[in-house]
Amino acid sequence: MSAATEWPVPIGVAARLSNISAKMVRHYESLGLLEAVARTDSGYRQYGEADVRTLQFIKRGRELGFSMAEIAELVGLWHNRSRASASVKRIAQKHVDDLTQRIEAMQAMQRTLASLLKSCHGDSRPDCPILDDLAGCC
Amino acid sequence: MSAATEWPVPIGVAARLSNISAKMVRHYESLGLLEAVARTDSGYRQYGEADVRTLQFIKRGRELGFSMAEIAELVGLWHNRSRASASVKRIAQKHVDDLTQRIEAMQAMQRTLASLLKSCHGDSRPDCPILDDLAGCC
DNA sequence: TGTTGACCTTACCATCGGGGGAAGGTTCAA
DNA sequence: TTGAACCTTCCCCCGATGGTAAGGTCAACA
Repeated sequence: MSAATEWPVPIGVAARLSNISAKMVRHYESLGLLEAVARTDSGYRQYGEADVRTLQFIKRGRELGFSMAEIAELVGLWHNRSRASASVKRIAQKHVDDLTQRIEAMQAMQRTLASLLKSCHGDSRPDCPILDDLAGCC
Repeated sequence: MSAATEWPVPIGVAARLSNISAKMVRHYESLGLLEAVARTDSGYRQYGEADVRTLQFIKRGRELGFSMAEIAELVGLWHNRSRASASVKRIAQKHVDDLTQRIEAMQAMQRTLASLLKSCHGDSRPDCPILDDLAGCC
């Protein structure tokens, strides 16, 4: 947010400042992730600095892989001064556990595929241990 | 496939034999992943041994994380006796590369989150480095 | 023979995190 | 005044799967 920005800004500017598409900014609003902002007489949305900061918060949450539901909770906690950091930590810990599980599942696939790749000639002949594995061969 | 199975079988049996839901069996057919099978006079699908083996092939492909499009290619190669194992290997290698990228992205999230988790008290106080990071603080 | 329950059929809607585009209104500068 | 760039809402698409509804079929049992 440069010093020269004049507030409030329309959705396109808010989108650029948060590096989120205008499309998704509207979508986040429809999900209740972001409060509905003020409108001009002609119906254009008007974003203040705090709104853009919330969008940046959401963006960072997505970059860390949190789901929309988790981000909704996190935004709520962020805006709540009497929050307990334990609540935040619990959400983050669950997400890390989830990531761990998914990473392990993908690594298991990778290990299997890597060993199949090693034993596949990869030439013009049809015999292929990768297909044999998929066929459950046998 | 036990010795006692009488062929052809209706979709529910084919589904159980391949550990795929009947729903998805129909879906795979609609995607062209599986040839449309014969029908009884009343319209019930009838699956032969080869069809069930193809379903099992698809199932194994999904377990290894291949996309539907990749599995469609693999099924085609599997059924094509004049295939080159290089074609199979290329698909599998691309999938492994893809897995590697996704795993690395998730591990990066995990590292960041792990360090934030370490520095978060996780008690009743509101200060929280996790929220500080999300807020871009600052 | 009739009923019952398990099975099959198609068809439509939901998920999740977006993207694409149409049809139309607004704003601003040349 | 006109044209470009912007904004609005609305609906459809992706991938892989689940759910549910409304209706037809089949087999076994009374």
